[in-house]
Amino acid sequence: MSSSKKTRYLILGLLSESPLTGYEIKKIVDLRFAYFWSESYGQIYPELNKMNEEGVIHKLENPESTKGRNSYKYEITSEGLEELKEWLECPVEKEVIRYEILLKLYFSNMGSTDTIMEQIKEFQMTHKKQQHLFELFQKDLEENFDEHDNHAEVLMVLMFGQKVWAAYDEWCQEALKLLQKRKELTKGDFDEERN
Amino acid sequence: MSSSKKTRYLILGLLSESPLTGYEIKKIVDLRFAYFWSESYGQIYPELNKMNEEGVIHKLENPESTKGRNSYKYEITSEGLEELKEWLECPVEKEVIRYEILLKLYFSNMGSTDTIMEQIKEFQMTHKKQQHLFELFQKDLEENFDEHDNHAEVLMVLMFGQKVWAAYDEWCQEALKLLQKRKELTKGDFDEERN
DNA sequence: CGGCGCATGTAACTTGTTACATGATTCC
DNA sequence: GGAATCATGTAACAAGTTACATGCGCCG
Repeated sequence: MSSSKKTRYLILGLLSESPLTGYEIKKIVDLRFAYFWSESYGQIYPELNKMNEEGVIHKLENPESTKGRNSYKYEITSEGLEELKEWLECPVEKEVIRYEILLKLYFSNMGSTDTIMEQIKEFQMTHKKQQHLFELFQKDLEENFDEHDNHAEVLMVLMFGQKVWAAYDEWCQEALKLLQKRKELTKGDFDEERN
Repeated sequence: MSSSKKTRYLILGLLSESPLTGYEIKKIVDLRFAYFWSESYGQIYPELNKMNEEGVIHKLENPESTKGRNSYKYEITSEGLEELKEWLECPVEKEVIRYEILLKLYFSNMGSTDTIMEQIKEFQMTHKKQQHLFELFQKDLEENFDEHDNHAEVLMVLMFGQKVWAAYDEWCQEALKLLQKRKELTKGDFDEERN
């Protein structure tokens, strides 16, 4: 009976730093949290309204909204801060991960070796791009030391990504090596069969 | 417009090896796939019936069902095999992982250092248990070489878990070291304030 | 004047979890 | 007799995605 509500706590966490619009929340998640989090507008906006009604955040007319259509800033209330702190004390829920690449690899003897190799290469490239972003972000953080009060935490979160993504890359290399070897062996078998 | 249907492909994949009951499918996922996959009965049973109606699998009275209540074996059809092969050819969908531990760490300056350290230790222990299982499973595989025809694939999937879980462990160690350091510094600050 | 960025929001849908109901057999 | 294991299934709910509707201002 652990009440998940992850979107809610993400919002509370971000608003504990500064008031934001729904749009800004989405942007922050996409730019800075992308490798370990995701949210869609379909979750954010209804949750913001719900939270406003419940009094954990306050909806305010956005004074900066000169351009574009009307917009709203959300501000955390003391009730909201309380709820955030309670959540921080709760045990972490086990993450559920479903790696489609592993499922495909597991059953890849039903398909072609070339296909699964291409898919692993694609996986490797996608994650390599992210690794590059990690480096840029880390440099930026190190150069602008002290800019965030949660600087140390941000660096630790980044370090997680760097280590795990490096493990992904290593695995891709080794798996591709093994598959290449098998491919060559299989080719040999065919040659034998032909003779 | 990529049609996910991951449960469906998991079922097709498993049934491509041998006919199984819904209960057996769940057990295999829990025992052998647990670190990279999960399914619940609420997904498995309705999907099995749907797939049977669509003709990609066949529902059969289980001849082994001497004990317990009546049970059914499901067998893949040629249409099902075709669908499995089509899926194997499709590009892999990007996995979305939400690491609650990272979200909590990110906002942990709102809570206590001790709490987040405990949570990281818990994360570390949980994953260490899994690492132990990886080792046992690998030994078993190496001793019973050739028992599965997809032996090589299973080993590669296992290797993924080993590498990624090792990265988790390394990260936990380093993060705990950094947090410990910060804790000692903060304690120093308090001491100064007190004077 | 058309596209892009800012900005909010909903409806329909898919996906996944949880709790519950049912029921037979085996083992203590 | 009661717990554990085998075994199937559903209903209610929670979570999450996608596509769409709306609309202003700016820039070229």
